[in-house]
Amino acid sequence: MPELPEVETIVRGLREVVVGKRIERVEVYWPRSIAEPDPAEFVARLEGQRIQGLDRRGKYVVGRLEHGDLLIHLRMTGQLLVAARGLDDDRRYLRVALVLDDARVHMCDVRKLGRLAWVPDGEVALASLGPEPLSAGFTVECLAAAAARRRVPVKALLLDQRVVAGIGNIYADEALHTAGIAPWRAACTLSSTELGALWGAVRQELERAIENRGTTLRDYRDVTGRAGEHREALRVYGRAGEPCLRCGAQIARMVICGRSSHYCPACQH
DNA sequence: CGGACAACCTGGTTGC
DNA sequence: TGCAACCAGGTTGTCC
Repeated sequence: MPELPEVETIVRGLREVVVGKRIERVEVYWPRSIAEPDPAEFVARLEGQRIQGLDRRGKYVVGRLEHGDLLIHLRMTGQLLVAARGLDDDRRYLRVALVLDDARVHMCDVRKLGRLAWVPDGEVALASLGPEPLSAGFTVECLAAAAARRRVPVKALLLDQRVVAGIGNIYADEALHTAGIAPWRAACTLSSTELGALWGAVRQELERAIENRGTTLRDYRDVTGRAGEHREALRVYGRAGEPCLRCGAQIARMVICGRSSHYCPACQH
């Protein structure tokens, strides 16, 4: 569920709680939440290590450890919640707990799709990810290069984490609406003007969503359990049948590359 | 390479 | 009310 703005909000909240702290103990309640290495080795790799930094890369949370990196991907319903020691919150969906010197970090996940991993080098493990959309590494030129000769729908291009990292279904739809581009358009048919508009729209949408601390449709929460406020700022996602805020036409919904896609039939071409 | 689809999971919503 | 079908923000792997 969490896309770039949600993960960014989580990392900002978690950073002040965990950086400089030592992982005293790791509790694994759902072993399949551990992607690699096997759960026992994962626990052994983490216990006793100090967390030296916390970053986001695409939709991944990256914990910089003294030896290796901790990677967390929350997929659809994963949450990272900070619980004070001894506090007994709802632990029905608790999958993995990191017990720090003075706090507990809970990875809770209804659908059990989220994953944690310990890797020797996070940069290497995430090398296939494309540039960060809000960094200088993401340029119109690299978007154009990715679009060239590709007949896939432009929406599929935005969702391809190798092209640009961190965009999911919500912000792909929002950016395409802002740019006035229909989601089914073959990527290679976009003009340089359209590519420029899309590039700008992607960055603008993500920045706005970060300012609003992410979008909560149902499950997303920040590390304190608080919902994001960006839902009411969405222009197309989840608004099928409602009027387009730009032209008044009815927002439509169709399936593109297996994902529900929301768009305005009148002002997206 | 691209596209379709299943798998991984549970729970909320919808329709009969 | 009961129950089955369907749907969901993501990623990965398989098959054609």
